[in-house]
Amino acid sequence: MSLPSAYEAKKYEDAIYKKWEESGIFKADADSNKPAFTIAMPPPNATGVLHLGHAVMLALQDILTRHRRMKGFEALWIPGTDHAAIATENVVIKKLKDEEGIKEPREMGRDKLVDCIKEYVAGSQDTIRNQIRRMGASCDWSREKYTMDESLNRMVNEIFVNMYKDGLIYRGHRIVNWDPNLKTNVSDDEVERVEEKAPFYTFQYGPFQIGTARPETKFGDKIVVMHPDDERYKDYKHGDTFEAEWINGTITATVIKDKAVDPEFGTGCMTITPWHDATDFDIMQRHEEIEAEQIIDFDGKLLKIAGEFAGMDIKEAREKLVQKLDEKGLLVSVDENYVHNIAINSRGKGMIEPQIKEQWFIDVNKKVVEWKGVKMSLKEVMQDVINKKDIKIIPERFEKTYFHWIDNLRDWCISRQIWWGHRIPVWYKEDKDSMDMHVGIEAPEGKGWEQDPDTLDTWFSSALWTWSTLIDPELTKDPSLSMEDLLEKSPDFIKFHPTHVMETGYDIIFFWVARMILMTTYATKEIPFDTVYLHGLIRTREGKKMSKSDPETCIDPLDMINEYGADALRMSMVIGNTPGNDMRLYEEKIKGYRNFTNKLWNASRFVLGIFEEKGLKEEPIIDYDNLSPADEWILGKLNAKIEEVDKQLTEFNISDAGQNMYSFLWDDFCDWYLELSKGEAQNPAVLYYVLKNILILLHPFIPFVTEEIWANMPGQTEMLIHQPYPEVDGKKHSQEATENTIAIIKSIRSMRAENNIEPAKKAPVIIYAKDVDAIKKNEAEIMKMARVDKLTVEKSGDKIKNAAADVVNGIEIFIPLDDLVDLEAEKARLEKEIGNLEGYIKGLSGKLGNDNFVKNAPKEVVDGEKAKLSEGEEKLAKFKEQLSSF
RNA sequence: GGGCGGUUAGCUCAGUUGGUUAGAGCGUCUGGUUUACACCCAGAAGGCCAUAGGUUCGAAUCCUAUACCGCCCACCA
Repeated sequence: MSLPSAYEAKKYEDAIYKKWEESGIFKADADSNKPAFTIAMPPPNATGVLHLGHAVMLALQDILTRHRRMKGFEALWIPGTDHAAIATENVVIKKLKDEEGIKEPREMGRDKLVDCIKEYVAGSQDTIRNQIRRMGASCDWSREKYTMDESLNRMVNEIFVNMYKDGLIYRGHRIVNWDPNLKTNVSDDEVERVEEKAPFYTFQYGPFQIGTARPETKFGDKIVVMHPDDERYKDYKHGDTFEAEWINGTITATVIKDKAVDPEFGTGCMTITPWHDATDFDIMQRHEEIEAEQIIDFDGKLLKIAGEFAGMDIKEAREKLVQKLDEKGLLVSVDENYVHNIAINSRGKGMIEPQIKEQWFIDVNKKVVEWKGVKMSLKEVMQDVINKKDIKIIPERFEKTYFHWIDNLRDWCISRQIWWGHRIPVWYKEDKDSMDMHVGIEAPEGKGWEQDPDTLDTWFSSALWTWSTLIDPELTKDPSLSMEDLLEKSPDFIKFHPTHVMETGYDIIFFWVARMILMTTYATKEIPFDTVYLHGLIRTREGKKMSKSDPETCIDPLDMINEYGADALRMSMVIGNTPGNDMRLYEEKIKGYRNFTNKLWNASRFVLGIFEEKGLKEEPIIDYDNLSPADEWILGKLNAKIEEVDKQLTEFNISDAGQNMYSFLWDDFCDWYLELSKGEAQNPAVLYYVLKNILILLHPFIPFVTEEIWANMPGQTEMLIHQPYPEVDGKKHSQEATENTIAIIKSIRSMRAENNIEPAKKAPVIIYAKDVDAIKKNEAEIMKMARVDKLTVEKSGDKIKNAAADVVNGIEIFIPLDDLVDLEAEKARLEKEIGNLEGYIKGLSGKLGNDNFVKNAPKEVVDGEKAKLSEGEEKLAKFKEQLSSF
């Protein structure tokens, strides 16, 4: 056995993953006696490719899953993909246009287009699956789900029908966010607003002057609105009518007073277009006399009402219209510097044109949901589970954001006018407007029933994700089973739901997290998860969003895996990444963690070499009665790390846990223990024990390299991924001797550097210490690692005048020099130390003298403070003694 | 307009109910082939913890303002 001196991740990763997968360890058992730990993986777009957002979520979730699995949980991590309705339909339509030369793919008809999309998805789904594997994700592929699976479709339909029966789903004419480009409406959350500079026009409108940035909507305006208290317009009463010369001749207009108008803005009065503006729509609803009229069609072209402008694209019409009004003498002024927010669709980036349309909605205010025995509205349930701490959000501050969103939440529009998605389970006798409507999974008996052409918002099906994935697909084929039956008869649902952690980006807390809470509490009467862990977004070194269009700053995770290995990428995404905060990522950082995996590789290579030399064939047993101070030290440190890292991972301090292990391996194990154990002092049993546990502790973070090294550990027959989490050895290890040794070595090294004693050169050193024997035990190590050629250790002695001097832990160290040392500076330093310590002790005694603190603080804290106090007092005494010796 | 975050070393970031001399990685500088590792080892320099007040024996940490940066939400035509 001889391993290469550099770890090349590429050579090993794929084979290791295959072995894990084939071993069946990813597969969770619903019959197991172990407690369950479940994560539902946020499903990436089925047709997508892996990006850094996926990489970070996979790294975090895999760490948690592997840790809990080692801790003895029945760990289930369910993978899956999302059908991403609008996005996918667009991609395929675009493809058909560009590649197949089909001008209007929708003319193929619904069934054909949906088939094309299905085919495309099936063909590209493997890409993302394999990319998830390359990250090392230990998810249960046997349970993989797709949001368009038959079984999930059954759940979607069941919920829709149940919600309809409960009166939570209704159909109505509302103003919606219409995207003329994609020919569908989108939910409020999917609308983005961007600033745009546009001319702001003021027109004469009868006796009034009205302002608008959108003259092309004004054709049918017959209502002028102003604030009821506006003094300027007090002569005009609500309901007054007047004649006005307008775009296409004279019209009769009506005055309406409404508080929605801001008197400070523009002229303080405006005309309204309820069909194409949400504010205007609201005003209309308050005044019966207003009627809405459609001006712009669903393709973004002007309708008949526009007269000579009919059929024109709105952008084109605007200029011509302004010109016409100008010619008629109705244009009062133009403000070219006006800036306003325009609405765009966050999906396709097309402009949003508000339209009135009949749509399906979920009522969030109706109090018909039974939760904990009380009838509540969906909103109230969503608030309750967070208020009552049934669900914990990390970081906590996002609870505020969540509540704020709920306060402003309006009914959720769930229908979409696209073809790709779960179809609405509603049937009409003749046409959509017919009164003969049936809500149900199957069409009713008889001829002439047509299904609603609309599909459901993607988030409707995603919202069921934590549990729809756990329903037994076989059961869903039986139409006689009710929703409750399906839940009660599915072993996975019983064992693994509610899930434990929902780990996702904070950017989809509304889209997804909130909706999962809404739908899951309604459907299952359970919470979907008990902890929400929100990671931040990955940004470039400059703090900008990474965009694919800019390859300079955009990092492709697959390139990084190829170059540095999945382990290095995982580590770099996790360390320094705190929940809720964005993180900047750049190649050097990943490279740094590649160096870390290599460090582990080489340290292991060294240790394995020792085993080979000693002919070790199986795991040795430590002889606790014959341990060197260094052995005691590293065993003590290891015990501490086992506890700390476990606590950190349990409490979701993933970054801290990673850093903790990073420094344990590099600083403690490599830089001190391995160095100290070169030579005679080597203890293979301790080396084995510590390395073994390091591999286990690091495995959740860097699973590949640890597994590969593990395969070379003598006597280990089972893979590392199967190992239980280590326990402390239950022994007390005194670490003082080695800590002193390290401090002495560091001090000597540092003094040498300060005094320009060449590193290669050896020098004599004199040490005064109370416990001479303890230091003499480590004499060899000190001499070797600090390059000392003559070491004198004595209980005490005269001050050495011509020497570099230092005091660590009460041990005085001198390197005799030709130059003089500044004794005065040393004295001043000590005096300062003593001053500081006295303050420190005073403060601590004050705290401990405070009854409130002693009573209320946890016992460990009080004990900790007491320990600190006595430690401080000891040190103070030492320093005082030293000062008196001057 | 409302809300939330950030401001700590040249860069990217930690900093856990306030506690001795504020940490890490990268970068920089100096020196180094010593039984693994140059993807390495040893050492050094570098911080008025954004600013101004306050509470406290003691503040990066708690409070109050201010400034700059970022994000989210909101119907100003």
